Amino acid sequence: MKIKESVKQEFVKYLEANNHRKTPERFAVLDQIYSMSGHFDIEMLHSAMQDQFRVSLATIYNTLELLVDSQLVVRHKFGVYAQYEKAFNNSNHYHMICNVCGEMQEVKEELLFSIIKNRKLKKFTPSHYALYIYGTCGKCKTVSKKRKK
Amino acid sequence: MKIKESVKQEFVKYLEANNHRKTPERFAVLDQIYSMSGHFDIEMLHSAMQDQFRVSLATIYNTLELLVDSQLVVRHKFGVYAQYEKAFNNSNHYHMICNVCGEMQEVKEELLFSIIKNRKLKKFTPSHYALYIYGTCGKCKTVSKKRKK
DNA sequence: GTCAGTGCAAACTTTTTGCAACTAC
DNA sequence: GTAGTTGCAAAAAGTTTGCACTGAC
Repeated sequence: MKIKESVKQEFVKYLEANNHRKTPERFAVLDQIYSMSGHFDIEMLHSAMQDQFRVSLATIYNTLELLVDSQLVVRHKFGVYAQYEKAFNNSNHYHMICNVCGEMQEVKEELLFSIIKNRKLKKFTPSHYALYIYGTCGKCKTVSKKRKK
Repeated sequence: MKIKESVKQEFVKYLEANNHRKTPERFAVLDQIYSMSGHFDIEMLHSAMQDQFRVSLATIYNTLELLVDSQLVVRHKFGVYAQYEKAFNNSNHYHMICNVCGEMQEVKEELLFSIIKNRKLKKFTPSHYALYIYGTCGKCKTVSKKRKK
């Protein structure tokens, strides 16, 4: 897999630039993340790693911090706990979040983000963008209609 | 103050529509929120209310839930805890959040949100939008330059 | 009078931290 | 060898919950 290799390279670059050690745990976490699809949270990542390369929760938190800092992973905060997603080779999209059931859908979107990117933000160097649209999803709308009847 | 009255009216409408009681605590929370400027968190709100009308944390959480549901208040999740802001008569803006110091700046923006609003989102009824731009703010850039020297 | 709402504290959940053991360099 | 990392468990921080009391309707 080309992407995994590129990401690992990027991570090595980041670790070296910041005088962090290249521990097997860190690469195992990165590898696991880029083996999964879509969003994930710490709990998912931790339990997914139980079989192959067991890593403690503390280390996962630590590694995720580095990955977010190195811009290989993006952190979201929708509900009670943090959610993450791959940042490398992951096309721009926004998130629609249902106020009722909390479900989240990704929607591809290039135009909007290119507009945003061309904005001049004085003194601020952007690293990534997140657009959330809150509302009611189709399923929950149907349910509430039925309830009101 | 006109706005406070309008908001209260809206809240009454919402409470009645949903068979909730119109308790003094709820109006005190709403009033406090619309007396403050900018973003706030539960802790700030709670301590700001200590003097005039003391309300328990549990009630503040409860009331905020109702206010978010009634779309009079918007909930954000930047860092460890939830942040809130007024939603009524609060013009569209995005948020620039510094990855280093965590500071948040509001930037007014009408065009972008009008583009988003005109999007057709099949089966999804939007209630509000949040655009976050993560990056490094001017202050932190300066600091890190100095450090690297 | 009734039951939704409140205050309080305890419980819960997610994340952070302290510390001894370990290991990348 | 030595400091940065890890794992574990304890602690912290934010939020939710259980329960008795109160007050809006």
